[in-house]
Amino acid sequence: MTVDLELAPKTKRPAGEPCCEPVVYPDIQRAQAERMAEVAKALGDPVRMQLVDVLRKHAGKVCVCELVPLFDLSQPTVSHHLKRLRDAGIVGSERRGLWAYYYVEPEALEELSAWLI
Amino acid sequence: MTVDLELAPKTKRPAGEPCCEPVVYPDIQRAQAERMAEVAKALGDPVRMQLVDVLRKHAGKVCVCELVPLFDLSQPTVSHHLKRLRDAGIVGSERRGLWAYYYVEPEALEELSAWLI
DNA sequence: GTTCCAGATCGACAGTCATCGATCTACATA
DNA sequence: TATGTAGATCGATGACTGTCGATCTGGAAC
Repeated sequence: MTVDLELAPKTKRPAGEPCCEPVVYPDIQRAQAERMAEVAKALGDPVRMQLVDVLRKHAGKVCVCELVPLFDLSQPTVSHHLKRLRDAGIVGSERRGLWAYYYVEPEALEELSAWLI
Repeated sequence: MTVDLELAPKTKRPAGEPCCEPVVYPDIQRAQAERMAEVAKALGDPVRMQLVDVLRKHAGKVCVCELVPLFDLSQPTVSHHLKRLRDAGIVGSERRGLWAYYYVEPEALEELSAWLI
């Protein structure tokens, strides 16, 4: 439903009558918006956005020991951000011996990107 | 620079030598990632994501009095979210008499969407 | 076994944010 | 003028989050 400015709320209106037609917003769209907000929230930190960017620009999987020196942050902090990205389904991880490798799971980013268009 | 897992850190390495080649990450990309994080952060709330969704689905501009009843939230809270979206450049607003109309500024969303692909 | 190391988790702290009621600001009408 | 109304702003509060040092986990090498 589009809003016609010519039918915009009148200054004087009968008591009890709403000033405008209520906007309809189906639950299905609401649920989808909430999922997209979850992904956006995970991306809504400069460090995490840079982590995703670095991981994207690498074809394969990147060792955590390469990621930590990129930031002026402690290792637990970087680990915390990686966990948040993983919880949102944006990245995946794989352990090999002592090392952990992270990689982008493209689906979540593609979903959000498509949603924004 | 891609990471070659065959060249991944060796378990035994000379003391003082880093475990892997440092990843290069130019400042320009860092700055862009920070801007994208700003937009994503503004979208990283279910209420704000739904507000953007509703505004997008309306061709014209939507009166605030239509937006407030969509949520189980007070009018100041909805106003607060609209302000956050405006500060991030995602929506614009226009006053007409007593009423305020909001609309999507597509550039920020398009920029983020393009970045994610 | 012991020792060492990469990375994850824990606990605490400070800063930010979502939310609200109350108030303020414009504007319209009488 | 005074009154009423839509929306923005203020102040307070509780919840969440980014950050750190300290600790834990589990492989690897000895």
